Amino acid sequence: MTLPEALPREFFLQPTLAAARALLGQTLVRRFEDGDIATGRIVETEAYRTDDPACHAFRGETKRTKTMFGPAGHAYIHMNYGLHYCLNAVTSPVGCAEAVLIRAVEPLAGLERLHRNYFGDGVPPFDADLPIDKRLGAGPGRLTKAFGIGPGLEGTDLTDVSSGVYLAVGEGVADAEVVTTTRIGITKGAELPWRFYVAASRFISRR
DNA sequence: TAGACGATAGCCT
DNA sequence: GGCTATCGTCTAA
Repeated sequence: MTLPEALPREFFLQPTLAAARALLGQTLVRRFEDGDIATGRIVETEAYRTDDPACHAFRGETKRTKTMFGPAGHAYIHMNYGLHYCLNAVTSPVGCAEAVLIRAVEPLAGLERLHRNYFGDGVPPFDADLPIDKRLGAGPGRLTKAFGIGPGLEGTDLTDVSSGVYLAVGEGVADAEVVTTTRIGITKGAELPWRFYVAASRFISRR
């Protein structure tokens, strides 16, 4: 399979809210160590800005948030609730810490590999004839599990097709299909309408 | 160095 | 709809 073209660095230098909106309809590409490829269409994102109390970097740079203060277009991956990893794309220049959280994707390619990552070799067995299981992409902790994204990929350059994970040019999404709403699962800044999703997608974590 | 808590998901009722 | 597992990081002492 030919690898899709990566998004350019400038994409991640647009204002964070614009980048969160623009990431809908783009493609998440995962290249596994053994050469397997899996891709997904991004259908849900959230913006986190440095002036935002819900942003991990709100209180300044720490060991955890170091990559958010680094160059745009890199992956900020963190664990929360001691159980799940979340994938973010850094969207601000060096010294400024903003990012877009990828909350949901629609699996496009590498379905069997995603299924195995998520469920192991157990149940339910993979069946290419069934509709794609929503758990492979609908939720920030789920997509990282299915795509095998963990702390080992922290800081990865998402604009480089040779990276283990990167973001590629997709078909985009028309404005009429996009819903803008408040963010999920946070207590601070929860009223800010900084979550975007594709209305028609099955793979939305919450409506 | 201890204590609190969080950008969730899965299982139970 | 409610409950809770589980751990890295931050914060205060």
